[in-house]
Amino acid sequence: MGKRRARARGADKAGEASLLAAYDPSAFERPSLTVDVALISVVGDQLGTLLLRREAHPYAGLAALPGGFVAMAESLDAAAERVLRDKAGIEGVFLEQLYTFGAPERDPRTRVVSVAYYALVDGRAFAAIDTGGPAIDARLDVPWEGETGGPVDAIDPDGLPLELAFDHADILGTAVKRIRGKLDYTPIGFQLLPDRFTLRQLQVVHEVVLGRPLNKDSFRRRMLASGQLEATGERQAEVDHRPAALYRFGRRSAV
Amino acid sequence: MGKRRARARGADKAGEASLLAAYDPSAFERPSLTVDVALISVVGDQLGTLLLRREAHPYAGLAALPGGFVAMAESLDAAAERVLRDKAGIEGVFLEQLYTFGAPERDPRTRVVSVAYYALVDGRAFAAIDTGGPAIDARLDVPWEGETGGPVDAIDPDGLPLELAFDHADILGTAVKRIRGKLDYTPIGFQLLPDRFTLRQLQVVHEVVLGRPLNKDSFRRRMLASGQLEATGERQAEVDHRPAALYRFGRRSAV
DNA sequence: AGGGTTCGATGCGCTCTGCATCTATGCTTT
DNA sequence: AAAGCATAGATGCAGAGCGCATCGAACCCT
Repeated sequence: MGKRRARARGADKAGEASLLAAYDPSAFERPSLTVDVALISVVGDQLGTLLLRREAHPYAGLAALPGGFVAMAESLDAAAERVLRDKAGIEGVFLEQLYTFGAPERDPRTRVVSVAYYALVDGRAFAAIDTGGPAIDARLDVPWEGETGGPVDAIDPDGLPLELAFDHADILGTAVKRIRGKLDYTPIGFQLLPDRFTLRQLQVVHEVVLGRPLNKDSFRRRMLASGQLEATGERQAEVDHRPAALYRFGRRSAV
Repeated sequence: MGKRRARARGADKAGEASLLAAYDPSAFERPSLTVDVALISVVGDQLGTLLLRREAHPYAGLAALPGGFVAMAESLDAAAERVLRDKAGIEGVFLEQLYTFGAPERDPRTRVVSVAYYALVDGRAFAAIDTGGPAIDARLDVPWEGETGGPVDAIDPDGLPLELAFDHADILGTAVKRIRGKLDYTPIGFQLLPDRFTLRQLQVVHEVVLGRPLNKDSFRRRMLASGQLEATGERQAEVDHRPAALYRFGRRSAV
């Protein structure tokens, strides 16, 4: 099957090579390349995300993920970091490539391929983001269970649904699906909490991300047995019940 | 933190929007966009992959993944399918986006961002690929355990090491890591086998992918309990021992 | 006919999870 | 000051899944 096929197309390959050798930036039309960042947080018992109100067409007035063009001498990771810094004022948080969205008609103006990233911040840092400008402190509603996947709904602080520009509802959905999948076997949950936290707070984070309640005892056992938690010796203060022990994320992996 | 930052950068955003509104394809330098496909198979007790001997510079003479430029009106998935069809003569196989590689210096000629895909084919279809032209029927040696990650080594049919062009050793390593991770909770293993197969063959595929031996009995129990296997009623023929039952991958998910 | 090899089933002990119970410790109320 | 209340945190137990060992079954070869 396919015999001689590669040989028959050999001309294509040589053609590509020579074309690149005589490289001319304006010789070929090529897609625009952007990065979009899905900034995810856990606020109370809901997922939070940062959206920007679009001022220009297309999709003027709709909500969109922070994004921007990739510069010629800039790595994709660096572009995502820059977008997060310039448009959300956030630095030094967990940031990882998610998926690349490249449907030909995803941007009505021209061909735009977007490398999507997702970032994780704890609730306090998320609440500190300035929402005076175009930034919207949104909540996410995930209309599917488990790791089914699909677009998610965004809701503004008043509980009203937000319409999302481009395929950004799909990007956010992909981010939620990815985080759900990685939660069990990577230390991703700690990124959504401050330095010190209680086991209960860690459980709430897991429950919000997964969208389902977890058994308290087995969750405690599993986390303590994982060797990722470091007891600080401190306890909660100013709570109207027995204070819980505060833990820290211990980088030492289980040996 | 970051207060007024988004507002202060508002000019950037408006600038981008107006630039795009007055879109001119040659106005801005932008990266080239390609797809590269890591075609993975299980051949005997090793991982197999398809590489092409490069004829042109850079890296002339070295081995590289099949790849090509993304056309303006073509989705990323379609580009990967086209590359697989034109350069390997393969169609209709499992194909999924892997990761996007965009380090500024990954191609010495100019900025090239590559959306990597991985494809899975069964051993028979892999062996049927024509290797008369630039195609090399290579084996993979994974120098790390579990899902540590990192580049992998390619070996030619004579057992000699192959030097890989660009960052293609990293792409192949990322593919192996991804497949290892997905093997346990997705029906990915069946893509590496023909329509009918024995439980033993399925186990060998899992062992080769994971790079470690598996317990025979618990593997059998787990697979049979998963509800993904459909007994064909047929048995192996022409083997010098008790023939094993042949199964088929049953799409009906466990209810 | 007998040996060799692999298939495929069964039984046992260990671990992990879910569920229930019980005690501990802070704040608040009477 | 004593009692009440809410949550933290430990312990016990049943069921499921996994690793390991044993044993019979079925085919080919000599």
